Amino acid sequence: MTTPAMKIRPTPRAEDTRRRIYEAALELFREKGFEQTTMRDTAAKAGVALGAAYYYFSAKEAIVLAFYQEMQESSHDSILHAMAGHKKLKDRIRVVLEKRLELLAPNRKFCAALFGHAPDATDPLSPFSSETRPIRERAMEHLRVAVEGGDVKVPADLKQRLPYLLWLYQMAIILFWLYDRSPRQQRTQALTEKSLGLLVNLLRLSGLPLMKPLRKTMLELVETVAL
Amino acid sequence: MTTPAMKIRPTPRAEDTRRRIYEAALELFREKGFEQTTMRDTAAKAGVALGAAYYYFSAKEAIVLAFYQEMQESSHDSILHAMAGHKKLKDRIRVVLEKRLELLAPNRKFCAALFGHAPDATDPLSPFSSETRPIRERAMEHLRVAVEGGDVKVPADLKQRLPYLLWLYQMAIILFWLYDRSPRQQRTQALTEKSLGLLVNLLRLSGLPLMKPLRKTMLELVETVAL
DNA sequence: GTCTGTATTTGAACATGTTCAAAATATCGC
DNA sequence: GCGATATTTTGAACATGTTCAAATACAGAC
Repeated sequence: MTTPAMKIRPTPRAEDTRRRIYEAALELFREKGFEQTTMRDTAAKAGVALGAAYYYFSAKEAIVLAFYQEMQESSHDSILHAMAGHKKLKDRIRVVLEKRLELLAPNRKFCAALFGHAPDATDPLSPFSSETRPIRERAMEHLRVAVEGGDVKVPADLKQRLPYLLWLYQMAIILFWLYDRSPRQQRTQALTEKSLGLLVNLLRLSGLPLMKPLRKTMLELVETVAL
Repeated sequence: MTTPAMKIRPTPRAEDTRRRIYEAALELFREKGFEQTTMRDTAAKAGVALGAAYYYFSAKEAIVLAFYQEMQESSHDSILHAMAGHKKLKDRIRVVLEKRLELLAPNRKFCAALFGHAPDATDPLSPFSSETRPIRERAMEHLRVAVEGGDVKVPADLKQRLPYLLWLYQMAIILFWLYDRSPRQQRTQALTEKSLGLLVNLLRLSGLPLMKPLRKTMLELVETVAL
């Protein structure tokens, strides 16, 4: 019997097959887009039967999720490293956003597929689901570090929730970017620059004693939604 | 030849068939949910062939859209009327939200189907598409009136964009509500109450001369996104 | 090497949204 | 009423995501 931890040994051969399917799929997604690529295409290109694709991926979208996950993992160090060179909070957050988008960029067109399931936290593929929690926490960690080493003093109560809030902010930017059809996604750049300025200014203001009641209300609001 | 305006005469009989399909669908959606209801079910219940359903509705989701549209139309007067009794901006906006949710309530479960297409403004079913513009403008009109007759003085530059911003706010609340599994959607109620308070306070503050630069930045941000 | 159970692979079958050409029906000018 | 044209209706065909029972390959015990 397998332990509750499950998935003890994926055979090397199995791992290889999975990889082949995964890479065939990504290539096709890039070429023809997510919707245009059928699971049969993918299986054929990978040289396996249709069923095999489903043995390794619970659904078509799960392949995209795997990509997103891998991308996230591989970016971890490079993001932390890139951030190290900056002191200003604005720059630090910008670095996180830029790196993320840069890595997503070659596959921009099809990542949108994931957002279809987004609002339903029950769906395993939702960014809010418990299944995707590890990915989410990784991303939040980046943002926590960004604030930690930045030049803006944030009140303790807000600081605690800030990674989550910034993660939401990041998701919003990514969502906008995915559907941004302006050349070279210039609108996203503009949006990022402007919103970052606003964001950092608000964080600065949030420290003023005058702002305490407003901050409290806002945090209560977050608790109501986030719980 | 038909004029460019198209769709000159839907025969009474045709209108009847459409209605039968529409109503069969809604009933099934309510009973079994959107995903569980097949177009074949709907056609069967309406006593027509499968193809007929597609003659009248371009897609399964289009039926939901039709419902949303009808709901919106029928609510127009009742919303304006209900608002007339209130002077405080907070109450006026609350009335709009409450009425909307109240009307949506019997069909809460399946309205979520519409939000799958939401982010892609190209998709005719997206709330941001040009096809859904009339619905959107109706909703914005309610919110414009709400502000117009309220007790909060809003600077002109902000006022102009406010209906759109409030519409976004309304959409967010609806989205949250659709997926709110708490008993009687209490969390939505809490969210509405808290966020409304915050919102109105922010609008009050927005008038202070001190806030002008912040307001400007925020509005620029909106322009960047909304264009 | 053979046996046994597990992991992997297969491909047919299924469900369902959607399309479409053909059939049926209604409408209109005469 | 008749023929022509436009509208409505039909149901079969299609495409594709997904499931699943059966077949196959494999690893380890003996």
